[in-house]
Amino acid sequence: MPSLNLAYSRPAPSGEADAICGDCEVRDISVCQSLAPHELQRLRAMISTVRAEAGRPILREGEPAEELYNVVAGALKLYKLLPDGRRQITGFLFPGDFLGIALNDTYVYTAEALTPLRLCRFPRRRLEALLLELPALERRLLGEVASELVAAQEQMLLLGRKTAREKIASFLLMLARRAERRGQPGSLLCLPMSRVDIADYLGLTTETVSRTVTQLRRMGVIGAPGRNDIEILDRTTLESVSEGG
Amino acid sequence: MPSLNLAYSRPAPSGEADAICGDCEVRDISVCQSLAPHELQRLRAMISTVRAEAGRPILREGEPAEELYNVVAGALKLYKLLPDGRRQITGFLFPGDFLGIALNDTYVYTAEALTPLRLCRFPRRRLEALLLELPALERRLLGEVASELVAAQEQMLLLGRKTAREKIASFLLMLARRAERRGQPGSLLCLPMSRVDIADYLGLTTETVSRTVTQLRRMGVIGAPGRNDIEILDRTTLESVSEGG
DNA sequence: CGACTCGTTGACTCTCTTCAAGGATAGTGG
DNA sequence: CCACTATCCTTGAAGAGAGTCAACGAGTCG
Repeated sequence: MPSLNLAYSRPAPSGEADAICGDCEVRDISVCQSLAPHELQRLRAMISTVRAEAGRPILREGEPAEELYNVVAGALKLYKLLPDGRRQITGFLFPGDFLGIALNDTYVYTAEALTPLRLCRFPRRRLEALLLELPALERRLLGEVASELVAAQEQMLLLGRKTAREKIASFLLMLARRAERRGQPGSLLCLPMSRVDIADYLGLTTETVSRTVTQLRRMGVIGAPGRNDIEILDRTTLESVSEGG
Repeated sequence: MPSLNLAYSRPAPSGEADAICGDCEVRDISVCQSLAPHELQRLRAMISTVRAEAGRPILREGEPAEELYNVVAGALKLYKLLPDGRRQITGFLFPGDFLGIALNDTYVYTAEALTPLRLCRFPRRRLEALLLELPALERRLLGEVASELVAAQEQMLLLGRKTAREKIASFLLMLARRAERRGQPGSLLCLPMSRVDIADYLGLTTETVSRTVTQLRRMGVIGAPGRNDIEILDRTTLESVSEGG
């Protein structure tokens, strides 16, 4: 396994600090959104930007949780493993999402880059200390965790009770909604994850994912312009399919 | 469907207020634990105690979220439904657990009493206002949501990747651990939920639950003294079974 | 160009579900 | 007190949806 030495830049000491957040692409959709300018300054002082190439693990299940991250660019997958290697992907992260949020002593999942990545890194201890002073940030973080919990419960419904077809439909709609929330078109999706990843997210096998996508394509509900591209042709039907209609 | 009119008592205006929390059985394991006496007083002022009989819904998916609860005695199930009636139970609550924690405008799941229930109720708006003044409480709440999230991710692994036998074993161990955390013996479990509930929690059918419990009983790993009682005879093996060993 | 990875498709298998019936338990009312 | 009923749990047999195994095709990279 590759080690965790990431390329990164230390926080700039002086005027350059402005540059760190000043042109941040995700400031308006991330936790930073909740902060007033002088508060953001406090946060700036502790961050460093991190880059990682696709396939690189950012943090690992079981390791001490010493850093938290904000996704600036790229995509990640989070997963848990069973002793025999079976894997469950518990989530995908996109720009604006927060990583490492579980306030435990150790990470409870592994996070791995799906694409080249830019992250904004916070030392956990310093961030926790800052939370005591910035209630707005803590509130925002609470909201962030709460909405992750809501998503997790929705995913339980999917994993426990939906058929393969319903799972795929729900998955595509989830990606579409999130793309739209980031200001991207929801009808033409560019999937950063492999079929194996999709299967491990939906509790299926790659073969079943493949067959089901083909099914939906033949139904005319979606199109597949490229290998990892999905076009949603009939969103209403897709939504109906996702709930068993 | 039964309505939501619960029997309850308004907060006592004077010295009786002490009685509300003074003899609280779950104060040491609930969110209240984080508060100093004078802070607890603030919280007391807004609570009312609520009772409900088994089978009664406490809150419903889609309804406006106006109250939060702390479980004092009894057990609940939380669930989500698909349009065609398929159901996924997303969790069970026991004394000390917090209910309604997702800070959305509407509840995202239905909560229903499994046994006669005693709850401690907080008006959501007043609680949120109090959070601004009591950072310790907000921190504790954040920890609560975060650990629910961790549990939810563990459940995703179970639902997506475990076999029926592994699911049942994991389920019994989860109940045992939670009983122990409440100071009860973990080796002799009294299940407050039906086989249907267990099935809907584990993504199985009642028949499969039944058959699998019988299997484990024949293996000598568990015993079943009564209809809803499970005795864990060989915890080591059960733990090994729960991870596919 | 060849090796490799990844995705697709087909044939067969298996775990879990579905359908069906029987048994245990508790509550009810005569 | 005991039949009666309703509900829940268990067990069996048959069936289906997804998994497994295997082969093939399409890109990709050295």
